[in-house]
Amino acid sequence: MKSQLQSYLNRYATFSSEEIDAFYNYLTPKTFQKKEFLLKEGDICKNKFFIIEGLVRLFNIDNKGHENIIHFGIENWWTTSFESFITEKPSLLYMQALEKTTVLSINKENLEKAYYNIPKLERVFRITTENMLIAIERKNEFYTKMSSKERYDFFIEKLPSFAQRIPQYMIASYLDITPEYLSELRKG
Amino acid sequence: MKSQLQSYLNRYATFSSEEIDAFYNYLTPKTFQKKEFLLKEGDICKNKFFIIEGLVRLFNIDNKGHENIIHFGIENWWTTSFESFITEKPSLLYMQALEKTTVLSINKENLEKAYYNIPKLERVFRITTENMLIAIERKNEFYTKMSSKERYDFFIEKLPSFAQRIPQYMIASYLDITPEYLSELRKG
DNA sequence: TTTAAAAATTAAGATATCTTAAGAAATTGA
DNA sequence: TCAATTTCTTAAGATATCTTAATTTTTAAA
Repeated sequence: MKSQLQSYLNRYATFSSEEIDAFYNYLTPKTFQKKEFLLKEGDICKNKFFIIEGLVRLFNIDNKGHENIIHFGIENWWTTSFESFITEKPSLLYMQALEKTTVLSINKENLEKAYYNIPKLERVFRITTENMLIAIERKNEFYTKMSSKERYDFFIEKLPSFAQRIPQYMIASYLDITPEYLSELRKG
Repeated sequence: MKSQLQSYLNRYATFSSEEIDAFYNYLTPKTFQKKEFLLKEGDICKNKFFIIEGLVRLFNIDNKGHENIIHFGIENWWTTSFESFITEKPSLLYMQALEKTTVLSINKENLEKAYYNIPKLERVFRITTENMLIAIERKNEFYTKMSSKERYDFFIEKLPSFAQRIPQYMIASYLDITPEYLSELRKG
């Protein structure tokens, strides 16, 4: 796990093995079984999770009781409920493992300590946050520009291996389509 | 302008006046007239803009020729086409001043120099990027949860002063509603 | 003050997508 | 291997939102 983290961090800046060790010590490994929740609505999201292996989904439940998937997190991504983590207010979101998932988690206090002791980490998280923002903007853009059918085709074409790991009704949710309508779209 | 920047930066970390000066020297003030473009589709977005005064919109034009406003930028916000700025590829977006707008702009090279010489800036931009991400996530959330009518009412209620600075058809675009339908919604 | 341009409204017809409800298929666990 | 659960499909009727096109109102420019 440490080596996976190391090669991840070295994408963004050069870290000595002492620095890696120091950061690693702030992290706690944890494994979640399939369907287990990393976070539930109402909880304050105290951690950022670095996914070593597995797959999670971040979603909310609207007033009609429907789940809306906001994004998926996979290997080598940091994931959290940003708003809750930063503001320390109850999360509106759920985070759930869709496969058995191993993460390295860090809480806010430790993260602040890590920033303080290893300032280069600010850079890493500045860049990963930017990347996340780009990903979200791309998603938004293809949402506004495409019909349901086009979104689905695009998703399947661009992320075939990813699509295979996720049940169709969750893809529908992610693409903001009802599962019934998606089924119809697939037919003809 | 420098003092405005200074008080902005000091929200996120403590900067000496030498550091402020050093950063300020990397920045170029510029004023755009109403309707002038800060960025056009196809251009590579070479700058981040810190808005001193004024109002801009970031938008794309879809294949039907419709403008889709992604967000507005106002005083004390950094704005850019993230994807283009970071990847150095042609922008899919336009950025246009809706009022006479004064900005401090910084290009990528200078920003990297600034990060290098004043590492605390990594923190500032890490945090501002996080804030931006939260803002986008909130917008997305209220999009998936609300009807057109609800989105409009919410917008007007939460940002009345902001709404007054923007023509209605642009609010419609931002909320992903046609101007005609918004007009209908307002009626009854 | 008048004219031109920009923005907002109206209304009728079209359509993409949802809702509901039921049944079929596939996957998982015992 | 069988039962239980989860996922996917079908279809009919409902509706939110869009399209088009014309008209009115407001704002800006000369």
